[in-house]
Amino acid sequence: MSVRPLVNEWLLQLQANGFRITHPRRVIVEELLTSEKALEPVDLYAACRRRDPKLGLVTVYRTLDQLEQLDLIQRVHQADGCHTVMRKQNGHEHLLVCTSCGKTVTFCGDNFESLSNQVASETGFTVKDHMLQLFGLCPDCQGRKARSN
Amino acid sequence: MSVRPLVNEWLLQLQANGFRITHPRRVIVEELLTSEKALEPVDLYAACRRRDPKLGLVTVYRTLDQLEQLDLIQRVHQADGCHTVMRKQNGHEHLLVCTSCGKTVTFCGDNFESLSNQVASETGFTVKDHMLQLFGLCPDCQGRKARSN
DNA sequence: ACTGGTAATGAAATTCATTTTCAATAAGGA
DNA sequence: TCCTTATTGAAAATGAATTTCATTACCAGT
Repeated sequence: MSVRPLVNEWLLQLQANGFRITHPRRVIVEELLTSEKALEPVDLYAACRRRDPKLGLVTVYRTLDQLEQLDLIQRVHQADGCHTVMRKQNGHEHLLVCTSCGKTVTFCGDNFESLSNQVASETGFTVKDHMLQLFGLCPDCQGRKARSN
Repeated sequence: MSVRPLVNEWLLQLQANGFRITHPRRVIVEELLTSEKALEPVDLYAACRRRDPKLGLVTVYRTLDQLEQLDLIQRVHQADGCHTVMRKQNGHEHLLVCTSCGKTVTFCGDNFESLSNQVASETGFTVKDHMLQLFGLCPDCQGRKARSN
């Protein structure tokens, strides 16, 4: 399945928010939508540069800011930090990240109501939001690991 | 309740792992164990400096590394990054962070077995670990907010 | 207690990610 | 097509974190 329509959708959304549709932005959005793993800004920059060697790292940072404002991408947190970003799918889904190759898939754990309520009444806090990520090995990396043993 | 015994416990644990018990380390550990909120290295540095003006920021970073190795502290993730650390309590507890004042309490959501299993069978991943944090308003900040309206 | 070997320290220098500045460029409405 | 203005990339600046290194101070062995 092509990501083409989704790319246009994102660009139109940028436009609807007062930003212009530019070539660098198109390239960045395409790379973001194509990637199966969360990318560091500099990785994204490298990927974009393969298609447009003039594209600058600063533009990557700026475009990421804009896309984050529009809630189209999200930071991916890992044990050692959270310097990678990935496209956000539909609404509030959570990420499952392969700790070996970085491949990322989503799942929707939407049964947090009861947990939230329980914690709220125990602590007196009002719970507004949550962050959940799972870590593990993707099927490919399980195989790779088994073979190397 | 005093944190004194816990401070000593941590220092002994450092010693048991080949590190020496030093004054800067004691100060840093005491500040970490006393704080109700997750701290940035530079905040911790400021707090320690009030008690020992000669203590260096580098030592803070180094000591944090060591404590993280020993699994005594954890990074606290927020919407905008994860540059703060906090003491880890007993085993695998999760954090509830006040987005207004930063106060942090723990809760134990230990019913992730079923979620893990479900996601694992849906995705083919092996799930090894998870990260969960809740965000909200602590009782004090709820009050403050209500009063200001 | 004393001493010697060595880990730990703080200051300064360095690295690296991110942000700011600014002149040149290009999007897109008139 | 022209004109305004957002956008761009290069370079400079910032700021967090790390490395280097001479000095300090733990602490094991006496």
